[in-house]
Amino acid sequence: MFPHSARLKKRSQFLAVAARARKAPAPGLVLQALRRDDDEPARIGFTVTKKVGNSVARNRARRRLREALRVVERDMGLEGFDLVLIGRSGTGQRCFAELVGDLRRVLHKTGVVP
RNA sequence: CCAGACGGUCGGGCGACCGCUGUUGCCUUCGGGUGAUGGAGGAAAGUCCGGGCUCCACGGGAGAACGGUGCCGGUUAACGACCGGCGAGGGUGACCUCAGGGAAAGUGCCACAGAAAACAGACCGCCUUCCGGGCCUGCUUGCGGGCUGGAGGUAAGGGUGAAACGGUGCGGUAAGAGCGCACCGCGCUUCCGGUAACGGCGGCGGCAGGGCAAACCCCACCGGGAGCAAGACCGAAUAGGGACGACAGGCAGCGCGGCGACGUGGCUGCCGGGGGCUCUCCCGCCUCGUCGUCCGGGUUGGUCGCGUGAGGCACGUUGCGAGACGUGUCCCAGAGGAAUGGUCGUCACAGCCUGAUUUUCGGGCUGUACAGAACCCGGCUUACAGACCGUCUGGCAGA
RNA sequence: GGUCCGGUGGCAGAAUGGUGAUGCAGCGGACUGCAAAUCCGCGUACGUGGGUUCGAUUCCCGCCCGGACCU
Repeated sequence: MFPHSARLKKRSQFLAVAARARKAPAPGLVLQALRRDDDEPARIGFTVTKKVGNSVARNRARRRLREALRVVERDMGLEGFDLVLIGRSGTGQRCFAELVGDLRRVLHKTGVVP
């Protein structure tokens, strides 16, 4: 996974992001982004509910979201944000290039990247 | 060749780039960097059983209750699992299925239908006889026939039902009946085989004892409770509580308050009492003002437990088998909002479309199951695209 | 990780092993000038697969689904 300092782990952290974040949906995922007003690295959380499928499908969805975010992070900075990526039923089937495109679009819509 | 039965194995391979994580070597500005190496399953699943491990109760005995298992022998750490037999049922067969002890200890149930549903009895029948009953009738005038009532014999026949107190045949009889006989079934039993369940030959008994125990139950055997969120340590924080209800406190000493009489649920001791140890009893142990209900306050960090084990693989010996024993060799996941991956290429297989001259070769597209460790192990159950191996059975054809 | 319950018409909710009630809702009829209320009638169910039994919603076993609790 991402370095552990860069992960959201507590339920309270997820709730804080969900309450105040800017949200954007896409066919492959839903993004919640919260600006922290500092220059620390971004902190990431993943949410994949049982609606997505059994444990194999949920693991696959979370890993593809993580991989897509890693690809995007390589060519643009995400400092100063808390991000929560929510998996949907389409996350596992959607082809990877389209998933990355979805992620770039929602990052732009929530103002994380210009 | 077709159809089938049983047992077992695998369940994508190779490569490239980019990542996560355990262990370990080196470097380090102690943040980390870098190299090597390991990284999901046959079911990891359901949690239906059994055990290891940990804590609690752990004292002993008797009885009760509760739960489970249930042909016999074996395997095993143990089991409700497995193996080999036996019996019953199914299949042409290979084989498959079975919670398969006890119904002459007791209780209960057997709807509807049927005369009758468990202990013998008798609705329609069948037969005999009597009161020479009553009524009708024929004529040979003291006999016959019919209907009907009473007494008795019988359980063959009738039909109902899942099931009707042995079945079929012959004899027998007034009519009948294991009343007698033969065969079949059933019960008891000598002997023989087998460790046993059980089986076989024979003899005896004329038949008694319907079914249901996955109804209560009886018998035999087994079982203390909870579970890694067990539990241990380090660190942090808060509190040394409050309300209501019930009860049983007493005495002595000390303390505290008071000038004092005295008061006091503060402490100690003794007696009594309460609570806990599944229930009851006896002794025993622990604890204390006790018990019950509710409210209030703090912590959700880290380390260990945590993988050398009833372990895997190979070979040998032994056993019909489940397995057992011996030798050698290997170390083989360890996360914690939870790693074990993502993308691409190629090969393999299957399906569809399509091109060339059919066989054959080529191109394109799609698909490749069920499913994710959370302390560990042995079973069971359930899910699963497809591929392969072995043994056997039945049928057809050919030599 | 573990423990324990429960699945009956569209909804709620009973039923000693033998015909599965009842209420609300729905449909049809009666009543009414038309409706409501009332009355009469009708349709619709035992989660699923096996087993025991003559016979299973009920008893036993395996699955599926839902829920509660331990933290």
